[in-house]
Amino acid sequence: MKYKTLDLSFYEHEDVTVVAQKLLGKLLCTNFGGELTKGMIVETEAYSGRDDKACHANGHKKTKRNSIMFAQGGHAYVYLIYGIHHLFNVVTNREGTADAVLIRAVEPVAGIDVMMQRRGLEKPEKRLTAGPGALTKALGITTDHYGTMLNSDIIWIEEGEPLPDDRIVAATRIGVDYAGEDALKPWRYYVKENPWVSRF
DNA sequence: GTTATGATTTACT
DNA sequence: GTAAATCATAACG
Repeated sequence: MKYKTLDLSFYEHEDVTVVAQKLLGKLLCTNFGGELTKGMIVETEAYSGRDDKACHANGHKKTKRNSIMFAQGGHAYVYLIYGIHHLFNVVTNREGTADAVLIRAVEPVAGIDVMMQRRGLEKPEKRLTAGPGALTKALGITTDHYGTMLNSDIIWIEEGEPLPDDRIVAATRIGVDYAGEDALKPWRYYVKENPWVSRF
């Protein structure tokens, strides 16, 4: 039972960094095979295809992998990194603009036992969902869900507790050193003093 | 057809 | 702190 799925217009905002900040505190939900899991988003990163070397769609270069980023906001961009980990992104902006928000960490809210089972853990330790590759495994997200709309009944995002602006911290992104000066952009956002943020 | 590599995690020296 | 795991995709030839 979902109670307040975000409207698709939420994702179509023209400034991807604004959407990245607004996503903090929202609930990322999945329902695969009747196993419901929910996690509050506590860490995000913004990527823009227009002017950002760190983005897979740098320079609006369209490839098979990133083509979903050019679709309208509200699609899920899931892909495999290092042959091991799945990363989950939310596509933003209008069709033809390759902007997306990477979800880096969530705080478990519902279906924690299912998440632990998927991760092979016995206790809800911090690494259950703290990290972009870890949270997708906990929530059961794979490349099968590439291109899924976020108002579907298997993956969606709900309105969460309102998050005061002074709880949001901007920082440089992680793991994109190769992008030169674009790696210095403060496009990473996380919830202040939340223990589930991947790196402090 | 072949080769290099990454928006990472984990285990080990 | 450093390195290995492991594969789809991109950039060659």
